[in-house]
Amino acid sequence: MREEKKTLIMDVALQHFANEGYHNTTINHIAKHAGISKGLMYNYFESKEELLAEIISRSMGEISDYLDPDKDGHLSEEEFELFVRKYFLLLKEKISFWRLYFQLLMQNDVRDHFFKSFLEPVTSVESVYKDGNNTNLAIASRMIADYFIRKKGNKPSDYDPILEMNIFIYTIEGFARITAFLDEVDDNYFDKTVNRIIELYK
Amino acid sequence: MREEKKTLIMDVALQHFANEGYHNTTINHIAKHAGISKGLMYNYFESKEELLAEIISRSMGEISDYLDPDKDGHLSEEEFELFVRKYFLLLKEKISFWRLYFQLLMQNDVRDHFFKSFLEPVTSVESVYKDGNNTNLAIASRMIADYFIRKKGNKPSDYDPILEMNIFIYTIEGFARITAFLDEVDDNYFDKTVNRIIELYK
Amino acid sequence: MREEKKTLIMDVALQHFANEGYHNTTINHIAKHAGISKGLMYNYFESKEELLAEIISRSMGEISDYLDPDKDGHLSEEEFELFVRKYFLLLKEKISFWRLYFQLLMQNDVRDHFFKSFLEPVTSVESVYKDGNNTNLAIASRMIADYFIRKKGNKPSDYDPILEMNIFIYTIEGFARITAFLDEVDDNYFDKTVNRIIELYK
Amino acid sequence: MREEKKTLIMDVALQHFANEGYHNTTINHIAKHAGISKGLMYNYFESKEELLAEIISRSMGEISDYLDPDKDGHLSEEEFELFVRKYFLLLKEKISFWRLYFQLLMQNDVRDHFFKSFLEPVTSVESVYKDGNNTNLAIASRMIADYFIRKKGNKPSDYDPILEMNIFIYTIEGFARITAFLDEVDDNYFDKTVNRIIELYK
DNA sequence: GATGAATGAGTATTCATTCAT
DNA sequence: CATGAATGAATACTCATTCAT
Repeated sequence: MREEKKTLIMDVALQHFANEGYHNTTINHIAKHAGISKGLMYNYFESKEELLAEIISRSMGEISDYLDPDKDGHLSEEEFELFVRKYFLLLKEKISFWRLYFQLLMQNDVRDHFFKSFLEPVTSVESVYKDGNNTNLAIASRMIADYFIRKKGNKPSDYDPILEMNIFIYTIEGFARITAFLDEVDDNYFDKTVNRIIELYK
Repeated sequence: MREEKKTLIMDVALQHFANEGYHNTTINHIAKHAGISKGLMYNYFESKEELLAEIISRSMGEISDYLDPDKDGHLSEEEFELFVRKYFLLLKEKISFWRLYFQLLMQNDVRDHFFKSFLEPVTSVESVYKDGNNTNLAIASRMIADYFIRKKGNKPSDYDPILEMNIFIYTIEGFARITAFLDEVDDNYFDKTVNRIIELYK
Repeated sequence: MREEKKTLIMDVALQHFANEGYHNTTINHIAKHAGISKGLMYNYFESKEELLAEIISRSMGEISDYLDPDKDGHLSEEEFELFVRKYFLLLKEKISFWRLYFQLLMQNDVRDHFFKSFLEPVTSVESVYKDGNNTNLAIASRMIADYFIRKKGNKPSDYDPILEMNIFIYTIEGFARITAFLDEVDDNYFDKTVNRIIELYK
Repeated sequence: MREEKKTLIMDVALQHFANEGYHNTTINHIAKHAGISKGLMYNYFESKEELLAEIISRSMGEISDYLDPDKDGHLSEEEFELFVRKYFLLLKEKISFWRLYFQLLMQNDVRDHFFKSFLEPVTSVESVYKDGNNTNLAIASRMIADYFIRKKGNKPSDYDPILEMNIFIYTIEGFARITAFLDEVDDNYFDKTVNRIIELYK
């Protein structure tokens, strides 16, 4: 029951953080919309910042689990397509979180303090395989990088898999960011775009 | 002289808005770093919000002038390449502004109140040519859309210029956003990326 | 309990507004004298202006209820005397409010924004009976005007009831204003004055 | 020339003090409307408060000179009537000052610091003739009081000249205050009122 | 668990006054 | 004389957080 209440609060808070921004959303506002008292909030969460941290942590966990459930980090061509489809499915299903995610990503004080982008450009083939970045989030990047590197076999010798992968990431993150802040999403156009992106980078 | 002081304040404010965020940057902070008193700020700018508005307006004006000086809105293949190169040159030269720009773009209350994105996906061929969106900023989108539509001649019949253009925009905006928040930019990698993007969409 | 606290704050604020003036009284000052924190003030009143508005509204309501409880607006000779006595009783019992009232009455920006004088000269017999000014406050003026107009029967034909009433109003308002700003009121002299004014205008 | 400039500034300041209030009128505002710089203001007046003090002092002097030029303090019946007519003439001619005067009169910190009302109720026959209140302003009160006391000869023995004089003062001050804050004055009504007041108290 | 009254540090903004030019 | 850039103390208001009940 305690967990249910926490979940309710986090859901309400996420909506408001995403739509009005973290700074513009007061604890009072959240409490009122969640139907509880301000004081009770502090029974569940130590501070506004911790509330945010838990929202992020929960959502990132869910996303991570969904995108790479077994965490083996290896993608076949079909799995790559599936990964991209899942990525965009998440975008539509958790659009509030994405909105918040992109907002926070642009704040120096929040970024790194709370999370890393879970899909990032990489700087070199070596950086993909070196140890240390074994966090769940980095894995998404690594899986994709690994896929692009293995694909190099079929390509002309001047094909740079790192560059290709990064441009792929710019594209899907660009699409994700712009879509997350749309007032409403046209399903038809959305699907067409996803298909075309897969076609371009498969 | 008065203009110089205004420029100084705006420059300092932009740095801090970009790095610490608009809300996290106090007037006090800006004044101190600009070497002036809090009160003087209000001699130059009516409010913190107006300071922000002037920063945006100045930068958007500069960008708009630079990207499309004659505003004729027609791009040959060479001009398209030039446009993309200029876009990314601006990204590197005005990186603080881009950082601020992306932050503000994700805030419902600020977006539209202050500006439109100057490069946006379009929804249809018709929307590109209909009147009404004659603002400077829309022109960047229209120019690019026009280029992609005209390019259709060389392409197979299932080629969708609107879709292609939008994916191009997702790519460059994605690259721009991620680059804007990098601690430092690797020139080599940056140029390679720009060249590859041009190659992909020329 | 909440109402009690509000009342306490309003009482303290009224004292200070009346004695030091609205502009010279800081929220800090009021809070300190009411024994509460600045922040709590804003739990009860949205702004300093709203605090003032509530003080005025409360006092005007009480005065209005007391002076004309059944609002039938008709005065016999005895009732006229009673009205005047009540008016001056209120003056003594709510002297702080009267002090504030007269201060605010002389400020263009406040007058009308907050209230009308509840006893005003009238411009003509017709203006007394025309519709539209049915507010509680106008009623005090109308009652009195009506009384003077009816009294005309006993008087010589050049008796102008409007003029007479207005001079009556100048007299009691003049007495009220001067009395309100006295450091202390001499009861004996006060009563003698009231009796004489009644004698003159009955 | 210096005096002319001072006069200009004081005239402009009086207008604004009277209409917008002392606190709501900024030095900047006055300077702008007087067509001079803020700094120059301080060449003529040491402070905003001193500017106010000089305005008051000038106007009170003029009024005092006009009402009682030879300061002998003795009024015949005709002189009494003349006094009242002059009092109301001043009201119309210097309406801005009267507006300011009444505003300031209700502020504890300003009243006494700057001036005494120049026409006040008196407390007893003795207080009229005792030494000490020989200021110009008190003289107006004393002249009037003296007139009412001498008039007692013609009246029944229960006639209280002090009371009568005070009610006279309440009446003319009440009329003056209300008239000063009228948007425009109806000359006809104004004259009728003056005549009637004279008739009542002559 | 649950409330909401209470706190106070922090923030944008104003404005009389000063002073270098 | 004259300017207006510059100052900073003062003020209304916000909001995360605490705590008595």
